[in-house]
Amino acid sequence: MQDTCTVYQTVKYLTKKWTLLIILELYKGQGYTRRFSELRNALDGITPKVLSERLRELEDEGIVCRNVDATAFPVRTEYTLTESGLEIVSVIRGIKHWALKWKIDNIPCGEQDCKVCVL
Amino acid sequence: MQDTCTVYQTVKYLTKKWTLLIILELYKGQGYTRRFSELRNALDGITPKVLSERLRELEDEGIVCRNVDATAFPVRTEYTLTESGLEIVSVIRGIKHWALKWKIDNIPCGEQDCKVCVL
DNA sequence: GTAAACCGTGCAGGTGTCCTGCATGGTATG
DNA sequence: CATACCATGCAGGACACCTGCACGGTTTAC
Repeated sequence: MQDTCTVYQTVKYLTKKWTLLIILELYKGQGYTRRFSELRNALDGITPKVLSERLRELEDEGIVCRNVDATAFPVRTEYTLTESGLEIVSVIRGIKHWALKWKIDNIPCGEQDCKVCVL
Repeated sequence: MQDTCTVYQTVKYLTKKWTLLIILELYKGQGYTRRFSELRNALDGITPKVLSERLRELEDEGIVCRNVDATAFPVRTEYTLTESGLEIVSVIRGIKHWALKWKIDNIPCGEQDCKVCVL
């Protein structure tokens, strides 16, 4: 089950570092596209390598759509959430509601301004 | 965010080996309790060490309730899903629906009789 | 032609989590 | 004292994941 089950893989996938934050960053910017450098600036501490990796993976998963405008200078690469990506936010929200309801102190996150909890 | 956010921790937690399967096994047996040895038999291949670990963790998370009947011989230890545990199944179901809807072949799992997908 | 702006990728290395397998222990009855 | 049940401890290894740094490719402007 561990290796083949898509449900399991989806959950597992979300736990990779930065994945959730990238999705939520794109969600925040819903409606307008986000460029690679914008994302890099928004996600404090992420290295281009990891950002690149995650975006590829998200694209493979069909969660993120990548658009390259080669006519522009310099090349503009823009990212958006796909429809599937928008819907996975609801799933994440479901998890958050569960945590809010059942975690003793009703504080899902100890961190100030946690992007997930602001969701 | 990675370490302190409860939402993140919840997701991360579910990806541990056997965790999902244990929850679903208890869910299947909803209404009646399950003993340690029953779970061990139901989960093919699990070692007592891991089962024990997971059950402890699930108890700490408030997902599973443990009841020890010390008057019985030998000691009967019984496990049930808590209310919170029952509700997390809905969350898992949400993930499954997402996967069903968006994964190309509409088959969430390649494995026959995957416990998660039967959900 | 060379610098600048943007978008990445490759490699080396380290860390830490997680799993396996096996042995062990504790308790209470018959 | 053997048996049934419920676990736990330790050693060892595998693997995924992250970090840091350097490099590369493209097109315009000067």
